[in-house]
Amino acid sequence: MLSRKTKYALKAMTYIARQEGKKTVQTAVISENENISHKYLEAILLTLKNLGYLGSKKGKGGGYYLLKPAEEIQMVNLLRNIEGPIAMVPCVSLNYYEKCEDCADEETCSVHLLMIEVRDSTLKVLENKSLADII
Amino acid sequence: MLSRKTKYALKAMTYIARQEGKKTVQTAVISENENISHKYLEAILLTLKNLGYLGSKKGKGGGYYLLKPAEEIQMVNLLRNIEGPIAMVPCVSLNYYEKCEDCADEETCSVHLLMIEVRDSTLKVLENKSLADII
DNA sequence: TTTAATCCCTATCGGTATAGTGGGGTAATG
DNA sequence: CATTACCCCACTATACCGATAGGGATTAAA
Repeated sequence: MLSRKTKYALKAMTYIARQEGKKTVQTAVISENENISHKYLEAILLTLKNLGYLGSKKGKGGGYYLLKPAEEIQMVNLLRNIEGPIAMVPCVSLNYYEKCEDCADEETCSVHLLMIEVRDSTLKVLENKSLADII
Repeated sequence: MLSRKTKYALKAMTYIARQEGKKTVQTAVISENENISHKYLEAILLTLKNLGYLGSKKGKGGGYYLLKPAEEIQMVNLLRNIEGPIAMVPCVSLNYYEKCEDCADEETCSVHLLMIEVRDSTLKVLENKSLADII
């Protein structure tokens, strides 16, 4: 299950991406239109900024904007950066690998092998999706 | 991410499935071989029993055993029963559906549509796997 | 018939993460 | 210079997770 934070982040990103005409989008506007707690959203947009996805402008008329065109923002990376691993168990994660304490040999662990299959099928979907594709 | 509970449950099920010769498998044996906290495992096996996957025999020489042949135990159902939804957001779950509080219209929600694709690709893998397939 | 093995049930607990709130800055624009 | 809006820190309430403890019920075997 995705955390609410991740879901909010995705919704905010798509919202901003849709406002191509405007230079910036205000947090208050996003929070209102997407029904997200304002303060909570601020924190999320801040992390998106620190991750390099968004730029911001302070002062009157300020707000957030995409740093890269939506076509170049891959959903896989976005999800990984906010939520963490795509895989269902750490021992099959490509980017957040952790060895299981319990199982001695990964190659013979039936759970391990099954979860690799699941991971790969998920990746196949997410790797071919950009932010532009989903708006 | 799968909870540890689910992972333990899967490992226990596969362990029991592999012991075709024996009539019953003891919790202590599973806990030792799979490195799972004994008391915690007891609780898990109990829920697997209540879910209808396992039968049990009390007393000396007792233990757990599969109620159905491994070929007839689908991984999708097992996962759903223990972990819950396969989907990444409740609003695309087939078996545990919940409406989002925030988004007004699911059909136009970009997150919704993306997560349907992810769900379907995961289901495609899990629906064609039985317990027998992964041991 | 006693004893030991084994499942079964209830309660509890510390840790951690999540979702959200509050207050107060600080920087830039008009 | 005042307003707007981003930025940062601390705090809290809730919930779940993994695990532990202690005992009770049942059965097979000695």
